[in-house]
Amino acid sequence: MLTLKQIAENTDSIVERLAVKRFDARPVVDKILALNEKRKTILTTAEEAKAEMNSISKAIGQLFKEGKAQEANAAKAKTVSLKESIKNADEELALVEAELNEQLVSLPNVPHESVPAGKGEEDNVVVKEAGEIPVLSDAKKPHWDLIKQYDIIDFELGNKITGAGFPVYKGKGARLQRALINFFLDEGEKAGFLEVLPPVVVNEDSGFGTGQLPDKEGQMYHVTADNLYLVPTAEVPVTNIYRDVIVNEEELPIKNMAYTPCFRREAGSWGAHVRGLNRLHQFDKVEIVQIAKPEQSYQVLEEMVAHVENLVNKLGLPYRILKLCGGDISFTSALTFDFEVYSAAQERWLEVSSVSNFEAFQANRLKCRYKGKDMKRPELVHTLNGSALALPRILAAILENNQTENGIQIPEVLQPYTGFAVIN
RNA sequence: GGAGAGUUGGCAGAGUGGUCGAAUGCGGCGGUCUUGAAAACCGUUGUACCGCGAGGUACCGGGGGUUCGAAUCCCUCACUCUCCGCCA
Repeated sequence: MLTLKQIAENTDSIVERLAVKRFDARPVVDKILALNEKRKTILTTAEEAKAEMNSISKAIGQLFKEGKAQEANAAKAKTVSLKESIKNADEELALVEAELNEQLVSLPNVPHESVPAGKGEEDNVVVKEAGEIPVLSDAKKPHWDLIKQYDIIDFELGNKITGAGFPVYKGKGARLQRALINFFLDEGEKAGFLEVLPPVVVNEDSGFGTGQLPDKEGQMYHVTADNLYLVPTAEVPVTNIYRDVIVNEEELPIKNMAYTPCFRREAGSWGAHVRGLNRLHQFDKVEIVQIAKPEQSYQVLEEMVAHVENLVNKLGLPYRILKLCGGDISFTSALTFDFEVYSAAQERWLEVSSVSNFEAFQANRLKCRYKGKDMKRPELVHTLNGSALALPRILAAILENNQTENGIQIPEVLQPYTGFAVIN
């Protein structure tokens, strides 16, 4: 959520930049500014009435103390109409504020100046491509065949227990999951991230804080009996650690990471592109989160991109980094880099990570601010996060790219974690 | 699940209808003293909104109510703790 101050001070540039996200902000922004003026007017009226009420009340107290009960009771009579007008003003104010808030929440984050215009994923800009795409024999198989052949992931079993998109990992498949998680966490620790293990269900406030609510509740599994949501990403519980918090300037940047299972309803998409591990309702992911000072957040973003790059490099996967265009970048993000790895049997790029700077957009919802010695008042932090990494598509690429006649070769960095070098 | 007790500023903790944004202690910040530090002493110390400013308004877990006036009384929800039950 953008702040009123941002909107009032940079109205034109916000409208201009949001056009890059293909969002026509002008009517919303105009409405917000008008509502804010209305709000101020009503607020002033209400506060003046309250000030008068307070002073009368104080005087009545004094009169009672002095034993002038009659005068006190006379003063009480004056409060009747005042009370009525306070009530009216407060009610009107609540309406205007609700409307204002609704408008504010509907406005997407302003994309960074470097975000290119574009309609959708086809307009994303490849900023780097690296690694070697393996040349496989004609006998190459997509991962959904490989997992059956080696019996390491069982979708039918998941169907039986839960439903589509909830696979059961078995034997070396399960072990490989655990290996990847530990590898990612160890690398994260080396890079200075503090590991946290948060709850995987969150309340409504947390969902609002990171921007999943109110509009995107369809993405999340909702436990209606307790009004809790299954996390679609560890971003939600980890970032919400800092909800309603004022952190010391010296503590920034804060670097956290968490492994969690992630749950996504993702209804409505079918076909070859979502086969096998390409899209699941439950999957594992290690997420990195940073809380930074505004002036350092873009440097932090680069660091995070470098960290993710280091991971895919070590796994020996061919990858490319994309800068998302305005049409593809998320509602909450100011700048996002996606990582894709090449899956050599499907012969397509798979998104495995998304690293974003949200600037103050989430922080404003979270009310996460920082204060330094020389600062008169606290200011909003910038929040960032990225997958480091999401497992299923990494697994798909590893299985497909490393398949041989004799089985699937495990990347060397993972072997200390798996305890085996080949799946056969 | 049953019974009871709580929720106050960064922390601890007082405050049961008016002068309470809130005592006191700790912590933090500034200073005196000191070669420096500690101790001691003095001062200072929340957040948001409105206003050019003076100043004003709101916030004592959330929401609602009683009252001229609520941290204080009532209702309701959430959470925490203690005991009992159940249980990995």
